[in-house]
Amino acid sequence: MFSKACEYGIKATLYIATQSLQSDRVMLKEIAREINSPEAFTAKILQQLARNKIVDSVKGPYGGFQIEKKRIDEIRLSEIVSAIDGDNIYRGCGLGLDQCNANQPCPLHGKFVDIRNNLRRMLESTSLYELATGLEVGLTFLKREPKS
Amino acid sequence: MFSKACEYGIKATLYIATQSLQSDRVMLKEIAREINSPEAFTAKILQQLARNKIVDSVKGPYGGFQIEKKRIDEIRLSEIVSAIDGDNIYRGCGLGLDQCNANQPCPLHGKFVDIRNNLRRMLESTSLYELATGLEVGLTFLKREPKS
DNA sequence: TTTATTTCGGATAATTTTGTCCGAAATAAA
DNA sequence: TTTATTTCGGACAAAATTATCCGAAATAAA
Repeated sequence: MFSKACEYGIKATLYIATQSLQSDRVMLKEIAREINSPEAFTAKILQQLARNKIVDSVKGPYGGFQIEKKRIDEIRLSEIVSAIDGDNIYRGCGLGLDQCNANQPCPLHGKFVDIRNNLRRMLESTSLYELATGLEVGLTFLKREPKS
Repeated sequence: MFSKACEYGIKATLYIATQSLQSDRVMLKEIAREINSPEAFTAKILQQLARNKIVDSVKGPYGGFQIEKKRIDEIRLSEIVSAIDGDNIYRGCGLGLDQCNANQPCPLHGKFVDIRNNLRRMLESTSLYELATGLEVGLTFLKREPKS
């Protein structure tokens, strides 16, 4: 569905969001640990997100990543996905035809319309805030919880 | 969504189905031409489909690929997808967690339940026959039609 | 039997995705 | 100013996916 990079990107952004809600800036190392992702690869993805103004980055000691509180409520999942994977997931043809529309549809076109629309609507309507709150109260998880 | 291999696999199977409905066996070369796919790569995918009993293959002159007429109505898209990509698309976690369920959900789990279920239901309920008929009457296409 | 044809199967190559390494740049504190 | 810390950016490496090549096996017809 999503690329590995995109999965890491969503998880990283969500972790940053939860900490930013508590006014905490977080470092790469901590992010990678908390979402269980390869550090260097995650760094690349965070750069991409920073360039796309989805997260803010600060260099140097006490630096790290953060998201402006106001923005947490504004940023949608679709922005993260588009920044990393593009919008092919919910706009492209299910069979990979570059020309596939109601006029000249692939055999799956009609079958995919609803599924893609649902996916698009979900991504475009879901905010970071909505997902971050579930994380904060321990209702949802970004990695397998270590068995105690 | 699907891998390139899976896209080719679906298209190839559908083309074979349309021809099998008219009792015609088709060769690799023709299939690749008609679905606009790389020939050698398509051969590999057809082998995989043959091993999974989704298509029948016959070697030698007048050989090629076919699907038993009765089977065309039975074979579901989900069988093709599973044979090539596995069932991770509609069973796996949207964020790639290996343990993600109602008990210990990722932040997207709830949001994905409907989308994945729709996808799964669609793939499991759609038969080759249903899709092949649209192709036969020229209502749908497996490749961009050459502009006349 | 010989020949031509077609899929099968293994090796190999190209491309994309995933992942690592390391020096440069920025920045905060001593 | 110097040092320590942290992200940035480019090069590089590994793995997965996509794609090609070619001889072997099967088979139909001459």
